[in-house]
Amino acid sequence: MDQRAQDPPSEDLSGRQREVLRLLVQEYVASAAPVGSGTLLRLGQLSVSSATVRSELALLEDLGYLQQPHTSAGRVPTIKGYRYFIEQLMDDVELPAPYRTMIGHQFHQIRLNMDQWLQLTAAVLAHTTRSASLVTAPHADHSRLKHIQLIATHDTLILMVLVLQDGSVYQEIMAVSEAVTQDRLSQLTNQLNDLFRNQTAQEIRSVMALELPGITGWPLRVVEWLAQRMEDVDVRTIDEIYQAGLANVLEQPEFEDVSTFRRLVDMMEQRQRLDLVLSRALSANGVQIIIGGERPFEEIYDVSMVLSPYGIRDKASGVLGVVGPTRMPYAHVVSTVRYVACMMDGLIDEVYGETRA
Amino acid sequence: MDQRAQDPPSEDLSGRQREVLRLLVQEYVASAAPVGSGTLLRLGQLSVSSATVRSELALLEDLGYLQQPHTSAGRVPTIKGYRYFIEQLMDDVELPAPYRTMIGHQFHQIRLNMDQWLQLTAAVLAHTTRSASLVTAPHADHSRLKHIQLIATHDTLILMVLVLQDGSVYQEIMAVSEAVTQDRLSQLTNQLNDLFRNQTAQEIRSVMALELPGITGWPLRVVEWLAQRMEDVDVRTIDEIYQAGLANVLEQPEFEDVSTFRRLVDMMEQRQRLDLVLSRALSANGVQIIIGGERPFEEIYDVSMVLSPYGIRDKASGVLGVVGPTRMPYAHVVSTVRYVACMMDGLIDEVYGETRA
DNA sequence: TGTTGGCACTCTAGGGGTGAGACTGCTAAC
DNA sequence: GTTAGCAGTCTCACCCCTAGAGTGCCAACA
Repeated sequence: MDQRAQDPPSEDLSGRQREVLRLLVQEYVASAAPVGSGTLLRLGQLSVSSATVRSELALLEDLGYLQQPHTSAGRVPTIKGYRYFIEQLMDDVELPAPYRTMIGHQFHQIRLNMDQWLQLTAAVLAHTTRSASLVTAPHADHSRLKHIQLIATHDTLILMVLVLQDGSVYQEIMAVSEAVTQDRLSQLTNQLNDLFRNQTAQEIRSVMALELPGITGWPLRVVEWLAQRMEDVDVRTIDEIYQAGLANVLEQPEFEDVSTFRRLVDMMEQRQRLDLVLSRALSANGVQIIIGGERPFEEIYDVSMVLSPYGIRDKASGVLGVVGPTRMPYAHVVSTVRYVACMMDGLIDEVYGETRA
Repeated sequence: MDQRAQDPPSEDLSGRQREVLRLLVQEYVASAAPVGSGTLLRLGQLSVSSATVRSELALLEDLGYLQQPHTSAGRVPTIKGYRYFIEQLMDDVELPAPYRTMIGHQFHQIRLNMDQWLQLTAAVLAHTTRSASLVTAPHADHSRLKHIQLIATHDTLILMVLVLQDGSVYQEIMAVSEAVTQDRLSQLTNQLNDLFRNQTAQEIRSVMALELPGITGWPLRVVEWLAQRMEDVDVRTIDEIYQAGLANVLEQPEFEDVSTFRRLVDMMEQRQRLDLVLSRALSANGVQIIIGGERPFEEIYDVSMVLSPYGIRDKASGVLGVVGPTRMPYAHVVSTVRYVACMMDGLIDEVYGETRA
């Protein structure tokens, strides 16, 4: 059933075949036009005739790495071709120094505010890769309560502010049946902090199951609410998504046709599938590439994503990445994503590294 | 210099001219194709011949309300034509009941969480108008501190959480030169809350100018930081913008051409100009319509915005609205925006209405 | 003076035809 | 196994042309 299990012989391409495929993908990415034998020869890296190249191309097409838009056109990589290129042929270079310094420079200009960091990260990714980008906020797997604060808003409305160990802050308003004073709320706040500090939703639940000292009536409802909210946070592994650079992607010729772009926008706006992919990337190791047409995006065959987790696994981690045309300069994008993820790792480590007891 | 000052006679259109203009705009909005005399007659509301209609059209064109894409095409409204239509001809109806109940239904399904409300509002606006939408978070003009909380993150890092009277929450991390304990921070937290509760940035500054009791060294830097942050909040009247429904807009025929859509995306991504327009709308009364090509969006001639402030002026107010093609059903969009703004007014009033002392 | 039918004119969108160009696959020779 | 040569295929850009929609003008009419 699995694609990879089915064609094991796909690996044994000759050196020249690999070279032809590599050149073709590179040239296609650069030119956005189908590549023929003549164009490949003109690149000057092959020391055979065009006829030989043609037979290699025909073979690569038979094997499923290439396809022809029509008989008299050059070849274009298939999904399988891109996969092979990415996994076997791409020179996995470090991001060139000029980019690194530019990114580093931008990151050091800003104050320590997570919101702005994430926005900046999205902007930097988008700008460096000339694509669209997305970044999710860092998140713990099982969040621990760092601080709860209850504030009187109105007679019968309470604002609850939760600060979790991963640095995320949640606020929510709750209505209670009787008027409450700020004094009473401050008192309850202290109690709750003493009781539940550093605990997970589960632990809070188990303390609740036992007797709660002196907490009954609406205060008990507040505790229930707290536990509920923390469970919500745990369930929604992906919360807010920062994005940038949609306009960049419109520069690419494949998006001349609006319907292609529509698919990309759909992909960014349909949170269900996006969340699925992002949460997979979250638990992956290193950079993950989802080529258009693969995985849950079967019908979005011309848009690819390059994603990487960042942060400290289970403690404060998120996903960042790039969304662009399948015909994208993967080597550059991958190295950019990797580098930015690494920057974020450093940042997160600095802030949440060894959390104090 | 001012456009309006230059053509005062533009007002005196005859009843029939107004009717022709009204019909033409409505028909053009519905059909997206230039409207000719024949089409107008076929609508059945005019009891004159096509020749008469033609001469009226020629006149309206001379006056600048209409234009022809080319000689043998029908007419299309100009910016001036749309303006006149919106201000004089549009029947300003209430949003039809089915829409109202649908929107009301959606608003009552969700718990009291501002973040989700705003996201929902954007989604509802986008869905009801089949356009793109944007919503800014409610904000006070001069925010007052409701609660500050300092939390030890790392030895030398402090997480500051600010809760302001308008319900917004800000978090930021600060590095200090020496290690600090949570106990010391809690103590400082209490001091700061006692000192500055319900104060504006300005008031905090003036207290700072006087002597601060027992606050020196890094704690003093924390206070400085607090004041700074609150000033930042005041300056940035528009902070986060929630948006939805970009994909809707791609359905419209004018966006077949990518460059048109690009302009819209640019408009949404270029925060400077967008913020300018939004902050103007924030201090306006009622629904504001910015027609493509007007105001700061001179070159974006085919995209319009319908904006409305919501909330309680100076206390907790924001802007919401719709972005779509200039050829949009203004009556429907305006009534939707107005209705949703009204819903939000209710919500905000419920939560921040009569803030307690 | 305002309205109308008639008419010549204009311009676009779309269909069909055509030729240049790019690329292929095949084959026979090296 | 490689190559040159060649016939074949298909697209794209271009042009031509027509149908159709719509106009402006004018003379006649109320």
